[in-house]
Amino acid sequence: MEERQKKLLKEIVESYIKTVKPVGSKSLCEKLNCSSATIRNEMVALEEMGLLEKNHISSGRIPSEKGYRYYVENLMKPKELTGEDVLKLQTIFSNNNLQLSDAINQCVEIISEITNYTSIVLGKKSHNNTLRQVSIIPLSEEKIIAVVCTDQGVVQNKQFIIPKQIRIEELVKTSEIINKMLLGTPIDEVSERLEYDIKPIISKKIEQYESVYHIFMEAFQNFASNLQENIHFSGKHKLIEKPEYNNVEEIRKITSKFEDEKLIKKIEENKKGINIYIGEENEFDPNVTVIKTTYHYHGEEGTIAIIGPKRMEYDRVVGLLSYINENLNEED
Amino acid sequence: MEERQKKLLKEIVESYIKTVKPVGSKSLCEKLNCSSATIRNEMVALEEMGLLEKNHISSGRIPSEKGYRYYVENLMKPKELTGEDVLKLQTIFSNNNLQLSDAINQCVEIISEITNYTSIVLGKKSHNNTLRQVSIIPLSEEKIIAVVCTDQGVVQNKQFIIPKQIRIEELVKTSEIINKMLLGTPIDEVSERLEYDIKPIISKKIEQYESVYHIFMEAFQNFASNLQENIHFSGKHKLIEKPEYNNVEEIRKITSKFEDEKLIKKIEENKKGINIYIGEENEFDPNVTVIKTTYHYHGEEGTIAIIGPKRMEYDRVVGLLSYINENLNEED
DNA sequence: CCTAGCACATATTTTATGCAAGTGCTAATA
DNA sequence: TATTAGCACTTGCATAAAATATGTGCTAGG
Repeated sequence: MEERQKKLLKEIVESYIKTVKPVGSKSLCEKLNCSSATIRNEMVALEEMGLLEKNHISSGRIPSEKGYRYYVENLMKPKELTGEDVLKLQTIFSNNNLQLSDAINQCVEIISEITNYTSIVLGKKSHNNTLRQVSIIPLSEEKIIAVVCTDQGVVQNKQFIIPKQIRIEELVKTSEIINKMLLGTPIDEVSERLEYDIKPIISKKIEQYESVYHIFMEAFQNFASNLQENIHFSGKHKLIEKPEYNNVEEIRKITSKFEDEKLIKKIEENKKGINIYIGEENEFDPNVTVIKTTYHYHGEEGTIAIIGPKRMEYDRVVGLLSYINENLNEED
Repeated sequence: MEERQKKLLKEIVESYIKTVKPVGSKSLCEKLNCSSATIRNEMVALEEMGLLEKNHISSGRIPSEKGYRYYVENLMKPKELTGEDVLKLQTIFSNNNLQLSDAINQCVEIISEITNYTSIVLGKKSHNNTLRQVSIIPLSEEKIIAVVCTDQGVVQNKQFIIPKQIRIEELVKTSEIINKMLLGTPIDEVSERLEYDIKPIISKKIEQYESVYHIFMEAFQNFASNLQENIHFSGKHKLIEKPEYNNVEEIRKITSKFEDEKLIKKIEENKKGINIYIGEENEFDPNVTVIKTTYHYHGEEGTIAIIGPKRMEYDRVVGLLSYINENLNEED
């Protein structure tokens, strides 16, 4: 592709990102230093390559998805964060009083605020967690609570109504055995070891061992199933306030997608680095662009995603997410 | 107000609720058993009382807010739940495996599903909770986690980086003292008793008692401040899918109100029973009706609110919320 | 290879027109 | 006196027609 064509594409993409209006040949004469007719000829070339599109036969050009992709990969230069924005983010990262998940949630609030796009965290406790301790706390004659804590400080609890034949001391005793034997076991292997290592032991020492076993089993399975839970949104309205959402149907469609938890969960990313999915490339909605990055930090991991129109300000968002990506990943 | 006028108002309100179309005199002839002219005369009377309104000089009538209020207070009869709906709700209430807050969240999902309106829970742990146990779990040399559990089974935790001069045994010892002395203390009095009862004791037994005291203080205060947190939405899109939201501006306005946490928190209710706020009567948005009820159950309390257009199906919603209100309130 | 100029295409906005729904008022009726 | 029939009038809505603006494609000449 010729230099002038690259420059032309860049100008068109950036103009469209700013104004949301199809770009006419005349408006680019000055920038490209040639007449509108020349630009029109080049536009035809770019259109034949599939990088530009027209709304109708005599309108200005808008970038195609392929055009955006070319722009993102070859023409765009990520923008550095402003000092002010860095400051805002640092305030959060360095606040030790926040639980990590709160910190990340707040982080997304800020992302949404400074980019003016919708952002999402899909967080889960990391599979790297290992068992630190399980405790049984009796609440009444027949009610107990089981609290599971991992080495990374993730705590979860579950209540149980216990059958009359189980004595609470048996539960406590079992919890002590588990704590001794399974300390440091990766949290997603605990269920298995419960069955193969613990069950045989308690079967000798405890009368109602089957029921007791089931309670702990359930407690740990509950823990595992809660791993995936946390979804946090920020700035849902930012997207639908973009001028491309100027009709009711479109807004309703996207709003109800935001409500669809299954769909949101699909946003989860597993590739490292900054990943850009333009229009049809993403599973969420063909009219938006989703830019994602992952984090691994203090025993939690997850995806941070920014959702905006296809004419997203790629340079700013990539700059911002790169910064976050660097700050929220620790080496294994 | 005359009988016929009451009947007329009732018919108009119910027709408008169903069809969202201004109600003309002709369409009511059969129901009221008289001519359209008579109805028009009565309509003028109702309009003069402020119960009806017109969109423009020659349109049909729609109920005013005052009209809805009169309807709600005098003309409406709450609808019984269908057996199917009762079943759905009972399944949740009687599922002992669910944490209460999950149960209530699920309950709202169902409310939203069967009413087709947006619903919200504003939940908090009840102030009635008393301290059951606080435990210190060491995670590493310098990191511990404090887990607080109440008699109602509410569990919360907070991580601390501890200063080098504090020994973990001191923390554990203090936690034992607290557990012995403050067992059964109402959770919102714990901080106070920590200062007046516990501090003097540990000051004699423990070297770094000031720092130790502060850690527990923070843990309990963190607990207290988390009391108000839980907000759960369901069916946000249901409201904006109603035909009255047929323009982009209106939808954007309401969507961004849903994002405004401060505003949402104002929805919290403190009156008992079922409370209806029509249009200007509610603080959330003058174009909607909010119907609320409160719950007090198993150590948690909060507000359940249903948000719909002013032409809400009052009879169904009131019926549903009454049922929920009866099932989710235990006497003190 | 670039550019000026012109015919043509489409969207957008404005204006005109006819139809449907429903009211208010008056005069007649039971 | 309460009810009704009839009619003039108002407004909203849908559709069509006209005017305007923007921008293209193509041809011919520099």
